[in-house]
Amino acid sequence: MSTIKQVAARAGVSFTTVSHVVNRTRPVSDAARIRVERAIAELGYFPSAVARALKTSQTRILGVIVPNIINPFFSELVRGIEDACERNNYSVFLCNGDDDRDRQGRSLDTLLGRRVDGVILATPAGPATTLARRIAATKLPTAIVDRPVPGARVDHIAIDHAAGARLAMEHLLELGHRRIAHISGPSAFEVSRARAAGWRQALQGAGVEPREDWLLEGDFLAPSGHELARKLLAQGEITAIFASNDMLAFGALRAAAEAGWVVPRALSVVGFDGIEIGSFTSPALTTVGVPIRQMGETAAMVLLDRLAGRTKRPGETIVAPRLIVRESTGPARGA
Amino acid sequence: MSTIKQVAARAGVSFTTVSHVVNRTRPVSDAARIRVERAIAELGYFPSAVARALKTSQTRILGVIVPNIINPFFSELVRGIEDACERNNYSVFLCNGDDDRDRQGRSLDTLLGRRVDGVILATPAGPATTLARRIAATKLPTAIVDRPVPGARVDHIAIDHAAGARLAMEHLLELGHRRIAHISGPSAFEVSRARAAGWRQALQGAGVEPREDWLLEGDFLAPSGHELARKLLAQGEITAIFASNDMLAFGALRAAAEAGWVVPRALSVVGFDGIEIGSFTSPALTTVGVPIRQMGETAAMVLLDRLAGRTKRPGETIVAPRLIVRESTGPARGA
DNA sequence: ACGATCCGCGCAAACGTTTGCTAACTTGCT
DNA sequence: AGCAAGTTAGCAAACGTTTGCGCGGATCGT
Repeated sequence: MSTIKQVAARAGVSFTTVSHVVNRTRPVSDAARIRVERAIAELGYFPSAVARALKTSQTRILGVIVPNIINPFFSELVRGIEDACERNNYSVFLCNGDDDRDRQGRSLDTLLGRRVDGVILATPAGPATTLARRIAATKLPTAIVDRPVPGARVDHIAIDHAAGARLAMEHLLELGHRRIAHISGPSAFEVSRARAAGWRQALQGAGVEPREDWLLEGDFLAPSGHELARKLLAQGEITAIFASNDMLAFGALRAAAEAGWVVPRALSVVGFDGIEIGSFTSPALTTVGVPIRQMGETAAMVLLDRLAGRTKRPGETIVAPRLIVRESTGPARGA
Repeated sequence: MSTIKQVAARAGVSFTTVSHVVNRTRPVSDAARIRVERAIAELGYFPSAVARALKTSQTRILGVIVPNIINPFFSELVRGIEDACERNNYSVFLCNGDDDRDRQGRSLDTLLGRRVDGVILATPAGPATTLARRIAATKLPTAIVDRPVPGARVDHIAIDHAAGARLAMEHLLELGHRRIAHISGPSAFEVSRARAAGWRQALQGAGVEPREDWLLEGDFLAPSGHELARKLLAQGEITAIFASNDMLAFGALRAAAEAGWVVPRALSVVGFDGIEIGSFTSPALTTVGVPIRQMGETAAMVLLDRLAGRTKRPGETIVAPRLIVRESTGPARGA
């Protein structure tokens, strides 16, 4: 890679001038500018972001820690973040926390060492609290996606889980369902607890006492939805399942198909998240849609605003989910 | 962030010594080392990867350009890359090329400016050739995933598309299918052409003349699979669809369900890629499975080996796909 | 014609590291 | 006792930028 000095030598000017040409940071005569530009083109010069970062002590990099990029929820989120960064000449450092406390810690170490300008934390796991605390200690500007961190002075982009769960449950109740099971995510995650609480409250609001064997705890992945739904179906009583995310719902749909329960005639299923593929399964999945990509963009923008000094105090952005009725829900059997 | 000098001051040694303690690059007395380590802990010091990169002119960063991280194929690939990098203390710069020529170019500019040590190019688009040429011009170590770049002196990790297509077609032929349609990806992509060629050859090998209205060109996304399959089904003749990837296949499955064609009784569908979700749809998708994540790891390892000087000449790694028979295929109707 | 003003540009320090060179002190040998 | 060898650790240059400071020459007003 060529350097600014090589460009300067070739253009017959000082490297100061080259710098100013590149950054348009003070007027340069046309003659000089043209020579410099030609030299840059001939050498294929790109300013070193490394040297620049060292000098200006900002890297224009945002670090992103997600549990697992394979999960469509997080890949959509990352996409949103990436888009917003791209538009603002920022780059993204991606770290997979891997649902693993140690690895998340190491990711943070890396990001700290890389001197990223800010971090977006999207790990819903318990350990994130530790992470958040560490980040707070370093005063690194941070945005947290979808997990409350009590007392932390960071920006927070949250989903209104309670409202989402209510949407799903009201839909089911209106269709006449009463014996509604819930497959939750790990109860260690606040998300899971909030959605489960929504399930419980809605049931009680309808005068139905939620039975504890209607609540099964999964891990947000399709296989666990599959296995848990099988158990639920074996009981034989329930008419609907509210799954804590779409992957669990897919697993449940699969279990229903295997057990010969026709959806939605014999069983209704509602998911949560609204990942794209849900509209292409058969039956298409009724779900509580969250504008995931947009959340990613928002998280990035909020952080970028803070970095640019456009905001002072940490804020909370709450995004409201909306019900997407497709084909996996219908009137309760016998209703 | 604290610097090496602050640590040195606190420990009462020169910053040279701190550097040597951190890097274990020359012996340091126990007394000094302990003081330095304590100072590091107290200050929460992390060496600046930025300064380090400037000095040593290697960043320990790999740039990755993918068209779209939302596509499960690429998110699995990225996951593999990320894992391999993590194990080798490398970081990953993620760029979404967005199926957009300009943006891919800009991504490369960014990566060049960031002085990444190497690039993994996974954009299957035509423009990649241009990219690859530019990269070749800069002598930046590069690994290309799944697209042939004739004449480029870069590492290449390829899928044996022809073999994969053959697997799918043989399966269908054995089940008695003869009127087999193909939904391809954009013909601008080599991948698409290779898979389509496999379809054509297999058909001819079985003594069936492939009709051109059995071949429809999609864009690797579910909506286009959906629409194209609808047209195919309207013709009414075909008994099976070989889709060029799983997303197209999902779209096709969806179209079949909407048109009342029961899969696999009335129609068989085979996908390509073997993304995880395919085993949770109903019917579960028969597909040609590719070890995507492993390909990502391989791509990263090959590149890392080159960077470490462990390999000299660019190599080609070919990964063989295998057939995963699930539920979306069955005997041809009337067979 | 002469000082004031302005324009264009170069010099050099600094950012936080790594690393070759060298100095001081200790130890061991004769 | 004196010197060689070994051990420990500091000095300073360099990596490729940005940026404050200042200097020379052209332009302008009177």
